[in-house]
Amino acid sequence: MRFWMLNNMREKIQYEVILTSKGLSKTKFRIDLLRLFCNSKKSLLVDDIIVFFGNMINKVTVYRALEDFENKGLIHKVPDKKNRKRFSLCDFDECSQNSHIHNHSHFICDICNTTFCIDDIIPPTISNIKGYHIKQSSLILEGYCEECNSTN
Amino acid sequence: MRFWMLNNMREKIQYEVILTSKGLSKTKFRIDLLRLFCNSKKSLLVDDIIVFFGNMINKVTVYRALEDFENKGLIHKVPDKKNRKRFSLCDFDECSQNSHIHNHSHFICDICNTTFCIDDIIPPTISNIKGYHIKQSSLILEGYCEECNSTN
DNA sequence: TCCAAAAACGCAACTAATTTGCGTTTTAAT
DNA sequence: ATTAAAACGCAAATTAGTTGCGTTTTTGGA
Repeated sequence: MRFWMLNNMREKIQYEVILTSKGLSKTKFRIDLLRLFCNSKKSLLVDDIIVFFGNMINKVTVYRALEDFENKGLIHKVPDKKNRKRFSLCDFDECSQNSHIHNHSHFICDICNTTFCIDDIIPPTISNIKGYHIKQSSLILEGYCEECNSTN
Repeated sequence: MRFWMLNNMREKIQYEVILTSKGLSKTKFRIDLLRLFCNSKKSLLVDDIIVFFGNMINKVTVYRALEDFENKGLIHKVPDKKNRKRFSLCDFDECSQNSHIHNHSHFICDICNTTFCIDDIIPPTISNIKGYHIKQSSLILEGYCEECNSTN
């Protein structure tokens, strides 16, 4: 279950509890950042976040918060068309400090360049081949997202 | 069939013919760059190329040659651990100007960070789901490559 | 509630990677 | 041989991300 589902279900979300449970400080910015992630089904670029908070927050603070969130298993890096840093929320239970397990695929839209997590599609498990030791596989899909598909 | 296979088969390769057939000029540097790609089974970083050619060539020239090679369907971008530009040769017949078709997977080594093309593994075709229009899928494998596997 | 330690923050400066502008040289095509 | 197009080199600019350090906020125990 993803964090944003809690939100969708109109449960009273305790962002602060989540931060504490992951060992992260409850500063105003970090609470707002977590809320932003929870309210967005799209992955977020560093720049999306900087734009959202405007001059309220320094970009260095954004980079450091994202680094901490990622290290503590709250968010994960997703592929980006232009190789920039881009993140989505992790699954609620599956990730923790130093342990990221992602059993979903990523979809990149050719039009808006956004990356989405696709929970329904599980990447195939590939057995080891010709001397390579394969530890993990990930599937990246490309095309037109729901929004761009319908407005074009 | 990949270009480097021609090489392996000890056929007399006409790099110049290949460049011409793709609509690229046959300058000394571009011939040498194509030869470098043909002789390498690993993908190449911009920096690998800059180091290889030393002070013989300007980095801007490298970036521009790679851009042209990619646009003309001679090489393709492969994923890189640190989000840097990294390229491999395309399949001989399948790619051309504005049309890249890649039916192989990519393997990233956790130790040496190199990316390899894995011809044997074809990414699954995913049917369209929930409003998304999926045009392409790519599979990224991670683990230890042959070389790192055997020396550790 | 008070206090010290740890974590987060802001600012400025820095680094790495890539891009742009422009004048010069090389290549292609006739 | 001529000329247009493409490639090249250099310098400067841009973009994305990082580092150092002094200040502020948060945390956790007395």
